[in-house]
Amino acid sequence: MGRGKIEIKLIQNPTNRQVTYSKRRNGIFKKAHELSVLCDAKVSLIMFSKNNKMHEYIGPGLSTKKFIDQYRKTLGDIDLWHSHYEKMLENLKKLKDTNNKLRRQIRNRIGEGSLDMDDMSSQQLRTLEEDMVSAIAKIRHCQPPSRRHSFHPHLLCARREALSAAATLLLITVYMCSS
Amino acid sequence: MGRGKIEIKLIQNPTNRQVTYSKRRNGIFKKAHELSVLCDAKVSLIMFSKNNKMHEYIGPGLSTKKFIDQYRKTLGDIDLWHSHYEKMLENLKKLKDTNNKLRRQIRNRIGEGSLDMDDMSSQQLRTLEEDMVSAIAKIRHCQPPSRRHSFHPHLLCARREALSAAATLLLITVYMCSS
DNA sequence: AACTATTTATAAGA
DNA sequence: TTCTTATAAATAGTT
Repeated sequence: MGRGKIEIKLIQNPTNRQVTYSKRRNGIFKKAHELSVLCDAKVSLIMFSKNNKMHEYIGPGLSTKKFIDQYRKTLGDIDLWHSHYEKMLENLKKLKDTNNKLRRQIRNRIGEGSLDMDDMSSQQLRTLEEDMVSAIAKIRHCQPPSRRHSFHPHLLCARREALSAAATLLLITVYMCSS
Repeated sequence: MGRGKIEIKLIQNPTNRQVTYSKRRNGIFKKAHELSVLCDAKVSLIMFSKNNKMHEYIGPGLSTKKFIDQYRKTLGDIDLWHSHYEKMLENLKKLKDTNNKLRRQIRNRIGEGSLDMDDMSSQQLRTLEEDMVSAIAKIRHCQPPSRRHSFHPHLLCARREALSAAATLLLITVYMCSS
């Protein structure tokens, strides 16, 4: 729409691109606002320009936090923090067992200042660490195919793994600190 | 734009509203896509209709996770996960001390199956728990004023507190499990 | 930043 | 919903 038709592809001329970005940004913000008013929809629009300047529109009476919360709920029907907590509890049970083993060792080697992990614990630790590293790698490389108007289940998985990884990392540290 | 001009205010007729929502949603998604291609901008557009159906557009090669990460960075210049991890490490140091105390107790009461926390530890635990509860309350009631095209520093604080609270919660649990 | 010839989006009707 | 079309709105190129 304008003096001439344009192809939808990267505008090479930087000045031109900046001008178009500015004009269209205003246009889309206006559209977002109109939509939120006309239809009482919750709208969140965040953009970063090529030089990483951020601009956002958030519908009236909303905040990005609310958005992210609702997004999570809609996406996975799961309260992610709760799920995180559940996992932590589960892992902590394992930790408790480990601690009990440690205590047994303490009793057996009473009087010693420090203790070494036995081979089995060491192996478990290594497995945990591998799980963590691979989970983090997955998160880093998670690039779900771009789809319009659709959900991204990959994202949920990645987050679950991130939280799991963090919990695991914590456990490893606890384990190391307590040995 | 259409057969007649319309005022930008809530469309009362539900059918009409739904039709307009559907049409304009497609329009704005198209605009978002064009902008992201023409100007190589990173665009995230998430909306919820009046009946809480979600629709989103995410620019090519992006994910909402990346968006949230970049959003956080722009907002607070902080990698929240890293900050979380730092806090965990700090708290774990305290946990280690606590564990050492426990070990001393174990040595002192060798042969017993279980141990009680002494009064001081119990008080520390209660303080931790209070901190957590108040942090969670803050998060729940955090409603920053709605501003268009602007940042929400409140959000960052709330998240920081959420993570801190989670870490604390974990420590409390660890403590309880290990006692 | 303005201007305006065109293209694009869409309101109303079918 | 989907299509059609008259009209409003957005904007590309120009000044």
